[in-house]
Amino acid sequence: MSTAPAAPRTGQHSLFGWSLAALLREWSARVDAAADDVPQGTRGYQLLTAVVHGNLPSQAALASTLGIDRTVMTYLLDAFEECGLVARQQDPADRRARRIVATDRGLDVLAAMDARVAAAEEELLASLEPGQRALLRELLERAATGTGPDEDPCRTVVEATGRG
Amino acid sequence: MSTAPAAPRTGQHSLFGWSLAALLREWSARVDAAADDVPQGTRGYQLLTAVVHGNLPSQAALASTLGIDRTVMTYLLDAFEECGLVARQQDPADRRARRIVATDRGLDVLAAMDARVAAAEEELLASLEPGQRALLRELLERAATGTGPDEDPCRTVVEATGRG
DNA sequence: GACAATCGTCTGTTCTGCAGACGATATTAC
DNA sequence: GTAATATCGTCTGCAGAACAGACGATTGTC
Repeated sequence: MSTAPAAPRTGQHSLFGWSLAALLREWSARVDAAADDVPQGTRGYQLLTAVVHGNLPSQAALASTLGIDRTVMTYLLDAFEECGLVARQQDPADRRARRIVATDRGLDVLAAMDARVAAAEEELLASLEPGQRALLRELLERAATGTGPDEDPCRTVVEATGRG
Repeated sequence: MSTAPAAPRTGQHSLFGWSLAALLREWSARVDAAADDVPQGTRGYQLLTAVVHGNLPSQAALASTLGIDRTVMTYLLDAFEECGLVARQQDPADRRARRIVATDRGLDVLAAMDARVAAAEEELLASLEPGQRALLRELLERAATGTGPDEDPCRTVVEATGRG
């Protein structure tokens, strides 16, 4: 990281929280720089990603997934709809709920951003070897989703290290 | 995670940013619950940790390490000083700068919180095996600090997996 | 049909972070 | 030695965002 400040390293205490925060900060800054076509920068990118790949049935589910308030989700989606990136559809099964779908333009914008973000992520993790990057991604994902290792017995983590 | 929302999983796109954010959110919530003795919850815990273990010469360095503004650092430290957790000392070498030191009480509070936080972290990472937790910590730390793998040749990551 | 609960929206309040300016100090150039 | 510039920490004012709460619409339950 170019602007990496000094890590608070002394003795052997846990840097887990600090690492998480610092890494997210840096990731967020890079994604912000790559998210010109979308409102709200990093948050917008995450929202669009969740809309496209999340298969979430309502705004509330979307908000819960992204960890933001429902009232925030309202005007966030207002901005996205105004930009022609997503559309609100009435859920026929539950007419209270709105199902959020991406427009064609939204899909295009996300695809373009995904490429830039992927490059930024590789750059962000430049201090790790490629196999370690994949390993970090998998461990993070597993920890975040709470997926136990035995729930996916076909793949073991260490097999994916890609290290000789 | 008990309150884990659905992860936006479809196809094979990167969940890196989402995992990072979700994990930090959950970590932050748990630390908040364990940080009753300190102002500002998670932020306060991170600040106190940086003060004790960081060996940082000034408020500006502290702020940069934690990714917050200098003006915020001012009233954050005001609150900490008022609680008797830290003290501002004039740096004799540069009388503009203030060196932040923890009081005895600050050290005690941090020690007590560290224990609770460590337990919370283990609980947070319950879906990973112990060796994988250590591996995740190391990879995160390495990615966040930008420390290349060759800068620490005595340890290889995979040795630390602790997995048979 | 009455009741409670949920979804999305709107309103008002509160809070936080940031830009900008300021005194104090350090550093550099002359 | 003096002037000019930069940095550190602090203070002020403002803009922006999040949150609580209430509301109509709709659903499920009894």
